[in-house]
Amino acid sequence: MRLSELFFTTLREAPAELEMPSARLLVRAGYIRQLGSGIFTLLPLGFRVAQKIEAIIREEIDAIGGQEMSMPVVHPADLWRESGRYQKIGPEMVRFKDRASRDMVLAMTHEEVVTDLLRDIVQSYRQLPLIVYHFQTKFRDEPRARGGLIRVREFVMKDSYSCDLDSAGLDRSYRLHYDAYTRIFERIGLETVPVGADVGMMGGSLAHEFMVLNPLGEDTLVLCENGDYAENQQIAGVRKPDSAPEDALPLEEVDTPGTTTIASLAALLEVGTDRTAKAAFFADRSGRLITAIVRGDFDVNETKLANAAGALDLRPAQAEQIVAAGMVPGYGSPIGAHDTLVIVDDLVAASPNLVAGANRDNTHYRNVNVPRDFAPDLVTDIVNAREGDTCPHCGGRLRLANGIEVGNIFKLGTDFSAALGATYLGEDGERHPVVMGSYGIGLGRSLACVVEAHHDDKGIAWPASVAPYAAHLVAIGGARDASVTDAAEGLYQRLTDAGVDVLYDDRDESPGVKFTDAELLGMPLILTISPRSLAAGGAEVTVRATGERSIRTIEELEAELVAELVAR
RNA sequence: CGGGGCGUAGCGCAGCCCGGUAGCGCGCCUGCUUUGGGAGCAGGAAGUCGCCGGUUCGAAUCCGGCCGCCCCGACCA
Repeated sequence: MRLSELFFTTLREAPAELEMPSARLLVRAGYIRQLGSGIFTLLPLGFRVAQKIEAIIREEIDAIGGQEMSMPVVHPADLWRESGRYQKIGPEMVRFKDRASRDMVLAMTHEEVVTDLLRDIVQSYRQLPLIVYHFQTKFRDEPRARGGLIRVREFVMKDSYSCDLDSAGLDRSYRLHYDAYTRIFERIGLETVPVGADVGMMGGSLAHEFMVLNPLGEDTLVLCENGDYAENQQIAGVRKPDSAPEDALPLEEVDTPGTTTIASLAALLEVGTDRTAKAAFFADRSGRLITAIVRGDFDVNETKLANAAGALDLRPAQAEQIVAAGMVPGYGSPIGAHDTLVIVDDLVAASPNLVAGANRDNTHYRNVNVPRDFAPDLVTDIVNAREGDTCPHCGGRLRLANGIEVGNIFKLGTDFSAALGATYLGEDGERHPVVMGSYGIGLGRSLACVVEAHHDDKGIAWPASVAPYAAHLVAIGGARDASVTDAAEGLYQRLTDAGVDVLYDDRDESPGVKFTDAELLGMPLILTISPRSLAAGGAEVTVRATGERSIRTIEELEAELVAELVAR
């Protein structure tokens, strides 16, 4: 491709509203353009990268037996009513009516459609197992798009679905995807950490997320220094510290003016935050008040709390509701409370003589003991693992890191097949629900993560596997020296004819512009042909990622690039 | 949805406080010169100042409403 003909432009300065390095570079280099909040166009360069990533994913999913197909983006709402998600999912699903007033939705994911196909097509155990997949647009009306391509509302996902006879089959399909994902991300140049994860709206029993470590990532990961433990903080286990045994002392009221935070309370009473109990108040969608009690040195984990409460989602409770339940925000505890579900962290239950709210302004109790002073509805782990906590596996130190989720794998089980009636007739003559798994990779997000991982202050430095072109050919001084143009045109022609993708900067621009753009665009190799390089014997080859330069004859260069193409 | 910020030419910005002919840099077009690190000179094109309404002789500027975008939080497969 000749740069003079490519539909693109580079920008000296990125649009002010973009902060994420990948978004700034992709816009500046002419790979993407933003149309609206969380809605992007892939320009020809960006589209080529997406296609390269897609091709790698396709190879790997085909290799584990996946059959590619294509499912629609617009679905009848009734299908989603059957699975229950029409009611369960909030406003992030776009709903509308067609001209006949039928309720429709935009696809956020495709479990329902796959399951609908299964109940239509699969009758016998002989038709299983199978893996189907597609690359398709999803629309999720995120409350807040952010980070360029990292969190968008419209995006293409590779989603595959495994359909098995039983859970042993699902285990195999899950493992196949786990290994395929590991290869895929390695091939596209992403270092990922698979972490155990919450199953969220997918339901099912087991899930992993493939995370790219990135300080701007939206997820918090809990990692063991010994490398034997990696989980999303949403579900990460916590080995609780032991508390020294003490006899329960009598409840004692204490004046604590102006101490609505644990920090100020502990400072006033001159005790550690680990001697306090913290109350946090949430409401679920049905309006039920949930009071969470954790030790003052820990934070509430809302995912664990929601799972413990059996709640679909949690929101901070309104002060009026807390007061109506007999508690005082800032000085709250379940002592004397009513009309609330009380969920207590197991560490609180094991810690004697804590300071807790007295449900009166400026007043706390000392020596609160569970269950002597209030009766929990449930005692379980509802706190976040912290930096430096003890690994539940090996006793090593845990560290926290931010990550971006580029892929996920879920064991769905039979939730969808049972709800929609996707069953097969087994060898035993009985009907059984198909056992399903669901596996996603976000294309655009992966693309952005590659840029996050492969760039410098000059621009992008694509890994060869996903670069839109294998090389960027720059001709310098062609206007004065016809031999430069001849050599560059000749090399471009022969490489192109040989099937090597070359981006050829044939524009009438100054050397500075051409070099700067080449570095910004980020092809793995920059080939410079100029009077100087010709005098030195051919073309100058610069490895974009390392800056390493060397001179090759045109023939060597051709042979090398063609050989590399064949190798891939 | 709560908090904060921003909308003026393709991009980056000034002008707004204190109302009076819409500006700067880059980019773009034409010509000449230049050609190994974002060239020089000359000429030129391009803006409903986000939208609607109000105040005023007069609004980019003041007032009200709305819309859009970004950041933090909430939320999130």
